[in-house]
Amino acid sequence: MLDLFGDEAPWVEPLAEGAVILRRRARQQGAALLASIAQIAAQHPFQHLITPGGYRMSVAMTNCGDLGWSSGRRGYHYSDVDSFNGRRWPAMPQGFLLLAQQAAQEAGFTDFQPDACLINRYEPGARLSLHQDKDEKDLRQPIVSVSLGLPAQFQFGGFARGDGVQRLLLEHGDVVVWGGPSRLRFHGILPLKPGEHPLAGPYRYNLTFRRAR
DNA sequence: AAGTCGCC
DNA sequence: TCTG
Repeated sequence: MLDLFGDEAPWVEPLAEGAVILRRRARQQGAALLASIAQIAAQHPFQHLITPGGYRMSVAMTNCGDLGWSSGRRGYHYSDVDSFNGRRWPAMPQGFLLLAQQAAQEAGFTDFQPDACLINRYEPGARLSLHQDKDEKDLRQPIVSVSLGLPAQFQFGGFARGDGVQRLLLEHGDVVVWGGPSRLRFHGILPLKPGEHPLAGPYRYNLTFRRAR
């Protein structure tokens, strides 16, 4: 939809049972969210983690909240410290927490209590291949994913890697929530197309809120 | 506003 | 441990 003014009201798009896109839901908070990301990254720099297979991830990551997601040769895990500097992750900003809880509520998930916020930074060409979020202890809690900056193609699939996927363009301020019967659906991001965003420059950022423990 | 497959 |  043409949006010359950037002030259209959010709208809701169902994705699957237990999954929804809240279009532009976080748009008016975009600048504040990006400012918080910059503050966090000043102390906990974005890093390109290594997968268990030994590959450098094209997406750069940092975290806030009690627990942070990480990857290394030995596998994936949540940790309360940043391996870069051995210090605890910064607290989740209140604006992050409120947004995540409100978005979850609007998607039908009450009492979402995220303790982990993974912050992903995509540069042109960066991707996240199809995967499941399944390292969390309580799979009754949903995933809340906030898109900022450059647009990207999101893949939302089924329960096996080879199942068909929906492709959805996620733009600045879009919030995807999935849980319940959709909690273990495969999802990913196709290689980011180069561009320039007025607030985020040449990047796409994603906040992924989870209850990890 | 790229889709799909096979390889390790 | 294929979120490459």
